[in-house]
Amino acid sequence: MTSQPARKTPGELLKERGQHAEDIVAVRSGGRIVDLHTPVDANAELTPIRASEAAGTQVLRHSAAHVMADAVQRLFPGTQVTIGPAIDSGFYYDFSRPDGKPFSDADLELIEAEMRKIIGSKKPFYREEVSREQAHQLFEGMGEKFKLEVLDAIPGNEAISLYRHGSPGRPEGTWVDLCEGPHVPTTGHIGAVKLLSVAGAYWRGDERNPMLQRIYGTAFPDEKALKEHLRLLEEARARDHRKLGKELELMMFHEWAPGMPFLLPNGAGIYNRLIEFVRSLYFDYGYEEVVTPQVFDRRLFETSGHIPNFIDGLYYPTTLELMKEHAGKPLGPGPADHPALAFGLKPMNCPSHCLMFGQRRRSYRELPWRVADFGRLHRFERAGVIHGLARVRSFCQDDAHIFCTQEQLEGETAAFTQLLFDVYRAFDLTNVSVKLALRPEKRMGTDAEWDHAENALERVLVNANVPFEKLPGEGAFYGPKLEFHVLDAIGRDWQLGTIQLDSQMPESFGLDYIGADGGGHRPVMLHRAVLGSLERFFAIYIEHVAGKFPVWLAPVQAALVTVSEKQAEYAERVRRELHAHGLRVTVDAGSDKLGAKIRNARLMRHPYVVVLGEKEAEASTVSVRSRDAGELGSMPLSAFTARISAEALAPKPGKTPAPVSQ
RNA sequence: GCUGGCGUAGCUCAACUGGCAGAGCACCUGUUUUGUAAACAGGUGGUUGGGGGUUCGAGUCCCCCCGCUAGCUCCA
Repeated sequence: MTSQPARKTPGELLKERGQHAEDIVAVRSGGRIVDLHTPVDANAELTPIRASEAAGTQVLRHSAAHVMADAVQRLFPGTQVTIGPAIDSGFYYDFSRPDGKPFSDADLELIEAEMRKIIGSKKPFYREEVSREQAHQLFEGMGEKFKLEVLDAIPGNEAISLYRHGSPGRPEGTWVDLCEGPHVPTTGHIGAVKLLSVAGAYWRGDERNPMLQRIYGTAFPDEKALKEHLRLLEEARARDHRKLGKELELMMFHEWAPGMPFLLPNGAGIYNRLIEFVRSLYFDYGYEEVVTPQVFDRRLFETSGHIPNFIDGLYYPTTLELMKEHAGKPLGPGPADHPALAFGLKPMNCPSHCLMFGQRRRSYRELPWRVADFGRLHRFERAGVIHGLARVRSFCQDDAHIFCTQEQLEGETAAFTQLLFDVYRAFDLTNVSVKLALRPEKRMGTDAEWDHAENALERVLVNANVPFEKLPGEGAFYGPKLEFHVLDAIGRDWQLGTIQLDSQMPESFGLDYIGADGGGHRPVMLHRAVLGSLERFFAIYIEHVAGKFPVWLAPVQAALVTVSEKQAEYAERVRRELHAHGLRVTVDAGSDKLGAKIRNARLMRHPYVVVLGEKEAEASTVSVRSRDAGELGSMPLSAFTARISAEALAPKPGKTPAPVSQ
């Protein structure tokens, strides 16, 4: 290796410039992140990156992945390494074990302990550039066939770099990996690490490839930051909607209907109030609601163009008559072409709405026509992807389709965006970001049509001054879309709303309307949902509020508890009074002690616990304890009724300010 | 669908290498009549997810299903 006098390492330069600090893990120079030990121009401009910055933490995690791979190969000789990147919340490394066995939790502890030794030794990382041949020889000699594949995939014009870190106890004294870098100055800069889980993962993410063993871990500059992260993970577990759904009796599942939730009275109440809320906004925004069939002749989905893309996702209800009639007949070219499978359970509402649009001659005066549908949908999701309420096989969306003219497109998209922000604010989801998903590889329509559609959506965002990010290849097969993402109370990102522009389906159904010119014109169709799947939104919302539903949604708004059984009569009077105001109330007048009754009510996260004892009965008062505001003391029943009635109203959104990205 | 893990009372979980299926909570009954997060006693409750096999003997070992779960892949 040659050293040129005009080049120095950033580490040296920072010292010369008086900028040196222990927690600097790399520098930004000319738009690139560089190690402290990789030489740069002696007069280069350098911005130090500290371990606690996002970019610095990523560098540190990538280094932690190397240290983990080192530890694994020490403890499990013969294990091959593949790739090991930093990810949002930590890092992972995929391994191939000669015996194909997975790592156990006990193994993770051993590996973590070994990592601590390597980190404690504070040995340097350094970069080395080699020729393709040298790299090839090196990894071939080590028997690392996955690394050879990675090497072969690196474009010919790119430099090949290796990273080594000092690895005490190894005969060669270092551990080496094919890697672009950058890395922290020494293993000691890694700070705090924790290995979290092990899981199978396909080589290169392709399910036809061999399954590798992936170990997930996370790393932070110090123990405090790690502890905070682990606390958040714990918090997420505590909020898990499947756990809360069971505890609060919101829903249940049964193996005779896998992936299909049963909403118990508590859950069904919330679910229906969500629908009612959206419905009330539909009135304000000029939507009309329809009811459509559940089972369709498959020709509907053939016409809509869904069959080739969707065939695996359909449920096929059939009849004894059909089965008898077609018993023993061969399958057609597609597995679902069997005549006994003539009917499908609808997986989406749009084709029904197209049939409705085409039912009679339409005029341009009727447009835009906004058709809302809370129809139940069924999709045969693969067994491994089902997850509580968040991913189910039977669900409903706050779905609507807008048939409009090209000219109305922008106004409709803007109005929808407004509606969407009204709804999100009502659910206290205020951190929203917008993405524009562009044409996927598998798609219908010509490139010219896609150009037109993509430009239209982009124009809406630009005109409305909404910040957005483009997602190439993420659009639906029939058109581009906007995605609306929110951050929940513990910082997780969820996609909720979407609006998708579609000129394919009106084409497929031959839809047209008579324009002012007396001629026929094809309408544009907008597929749009604010909350998306209501089941999934319910899951997200349960976790967002940690089961503490606001009064307007809560299954029980006030739990009345008596001090002794003697107040049963007064409790019944209070219950009737609140019930007459349309409030949802339970009474616990049993023989438990007061403390136990309060505990039970709090575990159910009811917004109010109302204590009724001798004093209250005599004075016609109630002693109120608020879930969110604490002890409110004694008040006349009428005062409590007024207070809770005001909170029990569904939010009535005004105009929500223009969307803001975080 | 793939790779691991798991499935025991309504819930949360025990049951050493194969050897009498248990606890707490919930529920029911009784006692207690309670003042802001768990009163006391007794009782009911199980073909250990389903089917097959090995064995004198299976919750435990083997095989096949089903479901759940962590990820991977997928999410039109």
